[in-house]
Amino acid sequence: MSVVINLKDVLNAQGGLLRSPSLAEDAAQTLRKMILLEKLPPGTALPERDLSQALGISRTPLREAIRLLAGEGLVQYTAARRPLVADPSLEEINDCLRIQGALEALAGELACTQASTQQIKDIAQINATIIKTQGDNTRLHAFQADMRFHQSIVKAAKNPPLAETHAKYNARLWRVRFLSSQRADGRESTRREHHEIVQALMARDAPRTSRALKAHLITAEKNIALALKDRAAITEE
Amino acid sequence: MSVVINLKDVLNAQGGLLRSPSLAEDAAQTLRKMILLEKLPPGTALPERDLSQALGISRTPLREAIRLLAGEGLVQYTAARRPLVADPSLEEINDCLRIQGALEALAGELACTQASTQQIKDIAQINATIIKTQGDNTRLHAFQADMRFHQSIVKAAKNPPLAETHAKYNARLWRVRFLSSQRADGRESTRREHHEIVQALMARDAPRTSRALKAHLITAEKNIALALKDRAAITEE
DNA sequence: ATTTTAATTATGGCATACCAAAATACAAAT
DNA sequence: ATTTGTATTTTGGTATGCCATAATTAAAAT
Repeated sequence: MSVVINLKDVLNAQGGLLRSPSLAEDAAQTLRKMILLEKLPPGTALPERDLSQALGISRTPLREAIRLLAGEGLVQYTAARRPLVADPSLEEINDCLRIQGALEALAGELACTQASTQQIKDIAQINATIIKTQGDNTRLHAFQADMRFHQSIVKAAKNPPLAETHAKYNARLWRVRFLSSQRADGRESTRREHHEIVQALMARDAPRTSRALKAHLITAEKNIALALKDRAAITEE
Repeated sequence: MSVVINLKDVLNAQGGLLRSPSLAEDAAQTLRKMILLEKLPPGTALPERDLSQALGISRTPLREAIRLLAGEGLVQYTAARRPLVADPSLEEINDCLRIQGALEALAGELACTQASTQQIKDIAQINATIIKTQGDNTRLHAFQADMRFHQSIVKAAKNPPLAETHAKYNARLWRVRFLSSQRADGRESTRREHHEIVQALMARDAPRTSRALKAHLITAEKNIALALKDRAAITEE
């Protein structure tokens, strides 16, 4: 038997970590970032030819990328099937936040029975990091830490489809959540609510964890509404 | 002004009801049915060339159809990116059922405040139909009525993204739910639980509705586990 | 000047061809 | 007979071209 086993196969078997992404996936990631950072503002048309040329690929993978984003709710189609950057109303955002709340509440419940003690420690650790970086001027880091906090709870629930759906709504809400995270107001209530979530998890108290996460999402809803109002005022000037 | 206004535009504006589906969407629907009716059993390979030829279309739209089904969880990819009919484990099915439970519980809560009285009447009506057709030998009808029952509750919540996500999990679970609906056992508990759901909705009691729907999904989980065990026994013979 | 209508252009849907990588079949060696 | 190495075939990824329809512009009619 050959000692030099097939390295590529071994690595591929380990969850496809090195499987080089397709052009479509690359393009999707690029467009996702551009949409979320508002390089492509809501309502922008996404013509296949122009975009594919701009990204240096052909229409086929670009088209596939757009379909991916449409599946995530980041792209919508007009009646004439022309793709646009999605422009969700406040109402639609709130609809999504309620769903996200229900998903996270479920995740919290499941985590109470499914999570390893290490995972719960990790969650607490991430939250500690958030508090520490509170004062930093780089709000992006704090925001990303917040995302990690929620994701780690979902991960601890050990329910892959749940993690997947949660990730989709996260992508869909990323832009407005980032926007609202810029505001200084909600910061104190966020800190308090995160603390309660961690406490509930450490106690492995499922109903309490569920309640805490739901409450946290309702707060997020309020903050987002305020942030969007602020922003509208600024834009009007 | 011309009296003969553009008919097509008018109809398209009304929610695109007549927008002829693309070949990809047609193919997706065809494949969905074949998967759910087990014409394409779990684990079946879905090579693009063969399938596109069989459906009389080119690879491009067929490929798109497969991506659509992958987004719904009906198709998975191997490490080498070869698409297969998804073959969910009992564990994964239960994961999905828990999510569906959380989604329906949320829908029930929202319906308590959002639904019109007419909508609640309709829900009760659909349930009445289910009870009436209880004795029919055509179990497919009863099953479809059950689907409509749950869908009408979600619709009454008036949260489009919720309806969309719920529909996806429905598609994903259709096969096993159909399987379990063939069993005579759970029928009585289903009847009782549906009644409780309707009562809770009519009382517009959100927590009660939520509880009732969650309980209903847990029952479904049990029944599906039994149905799959039965089936495994039959297949082995 | 406004509205209609016709011509032009832009765009998404689809088919097809080619390529690289993976799977398979096959031959040779032990 | 089993394994190893090689050729062949299969398959998904990508680029490209054509087509029908929608959007836009230009021209014409009122």
